[in-house]
Amino acid sequence: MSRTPHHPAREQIELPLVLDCLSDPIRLAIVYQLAQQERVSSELRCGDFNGLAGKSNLAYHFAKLRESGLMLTRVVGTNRFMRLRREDLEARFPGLLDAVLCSAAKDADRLQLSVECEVVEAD
Amino acid sequence: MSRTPHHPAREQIELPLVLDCLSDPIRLAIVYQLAQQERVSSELRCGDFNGLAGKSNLAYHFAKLRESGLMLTRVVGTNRFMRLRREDLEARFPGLLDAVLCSAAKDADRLQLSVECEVVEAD
DNA sequence: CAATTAGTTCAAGAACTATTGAACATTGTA
DNA sequence: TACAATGTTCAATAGTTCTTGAACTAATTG
Repeated sequence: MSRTPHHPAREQIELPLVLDCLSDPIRLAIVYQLAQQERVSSELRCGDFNGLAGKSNLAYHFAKLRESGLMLTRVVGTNRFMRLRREDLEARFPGLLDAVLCSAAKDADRLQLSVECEVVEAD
Repeated sequence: MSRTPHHPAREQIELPLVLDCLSDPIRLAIVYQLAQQERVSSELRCGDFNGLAGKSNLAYHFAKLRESGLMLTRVVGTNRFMRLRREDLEARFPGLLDAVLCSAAKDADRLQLSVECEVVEAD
């Protein structure tokens, strides 16, 4: 297992790949949860998403999110900490991430997304 | 063949479906071309997209775009005129369509999109 | 060192997507 | 009425995506 998984450079982030990533309900839920976590300035571990799907299925979706350039994975011990690549996304696709997140928030019920007050607090 | 194809109501337009539609390069090119055509206040016919794919393949993508709520098809004689459902999309997902279109415009080369001056003029 | 924890990778299967060409339907026109 | 033009629908196929469980790796803990 390589220590740090591969991430594309900013300029390698492709619009179709990003949109495809966001079009999957599980991945959209992951991104949405990461976005809420941003507000308390902290990252989330893989395990924080166990409610969304099984472990190996989550690992599959994490890989897609990493490879599309949507999120960054930082390895610390046996944990992987993840956060959105907001600056890179904003530079490549201005306004896109926020438009998707706001649209998702409007449909939180329909999309079965965690509501705002369920943000995981930082340690 | 039914006279007017089915279109979802505004409130039935789903975010994941819309994003999935936009994540396909051919469909993104169609939407992009429709958006450029908006600027001269006119619609496009199916045949105007013949450069993007074969006829039956295009019909497949047109159906997806219609069923996702991204575009509207109007039948006139043997022709089908199409346009973006901009108002409905703006109401459901504010800023999303423009963010995608601007992002696509930035990557027009990479995405092999027609450039702005190739807008088809209205009759 | 053995056991535990955290997460990935692999293989297999089910389901879905895109693409193609042939057949079809509908309208307009000679 | 025949013929051409515009698109759709159907069937087949190739390829992709999602999901699952089992096996695995790597770091931590007793």
